[in-house]
Amino acid sequence: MNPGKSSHKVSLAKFAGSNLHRKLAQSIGNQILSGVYAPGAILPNEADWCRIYGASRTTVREAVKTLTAKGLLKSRTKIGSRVEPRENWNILDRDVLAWHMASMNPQEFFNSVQEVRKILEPEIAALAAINRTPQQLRAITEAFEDMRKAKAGLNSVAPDVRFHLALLAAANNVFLTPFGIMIEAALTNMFEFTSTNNPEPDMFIPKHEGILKAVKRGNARAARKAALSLLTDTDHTIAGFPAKAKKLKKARD
Amino acid sequence: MNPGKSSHKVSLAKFAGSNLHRKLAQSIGNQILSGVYAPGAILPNEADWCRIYGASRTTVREAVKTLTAKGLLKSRTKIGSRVEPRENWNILDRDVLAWHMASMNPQEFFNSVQEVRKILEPEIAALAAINRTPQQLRAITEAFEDMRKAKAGLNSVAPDVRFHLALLAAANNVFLTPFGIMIEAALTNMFEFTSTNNPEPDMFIPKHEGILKAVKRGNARAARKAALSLLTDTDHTIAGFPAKAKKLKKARD
DNA sequence: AATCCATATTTGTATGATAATTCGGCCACA
DNA sequence: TGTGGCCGAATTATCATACAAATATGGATT
Repeated sequence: MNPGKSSHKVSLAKFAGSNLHRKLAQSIGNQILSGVYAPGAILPNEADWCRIYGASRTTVREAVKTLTAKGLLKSRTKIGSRVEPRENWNILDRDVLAWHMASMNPQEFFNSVQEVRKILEPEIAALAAINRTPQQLRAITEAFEDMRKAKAGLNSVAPDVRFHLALLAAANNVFLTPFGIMIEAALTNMFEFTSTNNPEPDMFIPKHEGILKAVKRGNARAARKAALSLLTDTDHTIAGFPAKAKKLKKARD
Repeated sequence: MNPGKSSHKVSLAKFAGSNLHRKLAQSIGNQILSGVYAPGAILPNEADWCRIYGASRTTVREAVKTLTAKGLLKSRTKIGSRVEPRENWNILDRDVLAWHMASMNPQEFFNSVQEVRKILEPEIAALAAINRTPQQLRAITEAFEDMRKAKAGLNSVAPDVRFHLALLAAANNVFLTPFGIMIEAALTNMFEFTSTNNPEPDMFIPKHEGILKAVKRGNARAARKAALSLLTDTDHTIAGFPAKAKKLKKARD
């Protein structure tokens, strides 16, 4: 613990289970995403962070480098570190997305996600129908089978995620893959109420099967339609949402 | 320069003009994106990098943290740093995209980009028509005016980029903003031949104007159609491409 | 053959020192 | 009065060294 002077130390208990520099990055990242430090603001300097967290400068700098690499910060000599404008944030980075979700209204989150999903997933399904390799088709099929075995319930979330990610991979376009993280986050967190709140749980499996079949026989149009249909169902599920929203809101640092 | 033993030092001249740790990150990043180190491969350890680049461990570690934050690496004690699977790479990160382009076939790059643009940009235009604020509309308009003033030619690239980015911002969906980087890269690099190779340069301005007008009067359907039309033009422009492709291919490390 | 343990390797963290950059004010000069 | 350059201070950038922590690996033990 390098620089002198005392200061309020901040608890990092919330981010336990990883390296110290990673905990710092998480803590600072959360603060940026939650608006404690707005775009354009100058952050405390390295010595300050050392005091705040009781960590060495080496560690602090590694945390700052991590955030810089994610587009949240930019450091300049004699100035310090300044928060970058939102357009530069790598929101589809796994960490950044998690920090974002922790301080965002879940309703807004799902609205934004569904908006994008309805744009992309039908086209992803269409591309998958055309571009899929046999191996990729097998991955999609296996995920679907696992989903069917699990029926509805907590166990069906993982295969569901795998299904959508396998579909995404089968589209075979690098610039679409970053969305996997968003889809994963959405499906995982959505479960809390889809399971209890789904007005038509019986349609869950058949709708997925519709996509699978279309992709299998290479029918892009049908795949697109099936994917959109599933998403429309999801929209309806989310409709009865606000009551449970609060539970998803995680604490900040 | 910390650890002992001599080794082949690597030139970083190519990445001049920035911090040392940034140069290292660029050099290593390029090597990963170009396949020198494939997913799953173990990289040289920190001491090795120190010897290779003649830098201190502190600096090497900051470079590694940068790459880790972009999803290219993961470090574990006693193991070293392993290249992550491609799905985890933040391809829409500005740096990662640049490294990717440096080692990718430009033809493939434009194909992939256009595929995604044709999915997203029409919907972005449609959303912008609905969600734009007056301020955002002004930004789009100003970019368009600058584009018109510049006519075709090198000077029209910057306003063209601004136009598309302003449109993107006006869609008002956080999860779409990461594509700004891709659009920017595509438009910027595409210019080398659109200017000389555009079969219908006269349509360039009117097509953009079509989008602007539709967005201005809040007509989502028209905006979607206009955006798609522009992209179809771009496709045709790219068609006469391969002859000049080589020029875009940048050297690797 | 299976289990446990010591050891070596590699990353993780701390400390202190020096270099490089550059903002902002001061001063000389026109 | 303005303008340009110089200087000092604040902050990040880099280096060197030391020790801590984690863990894969092989060898000892049962």
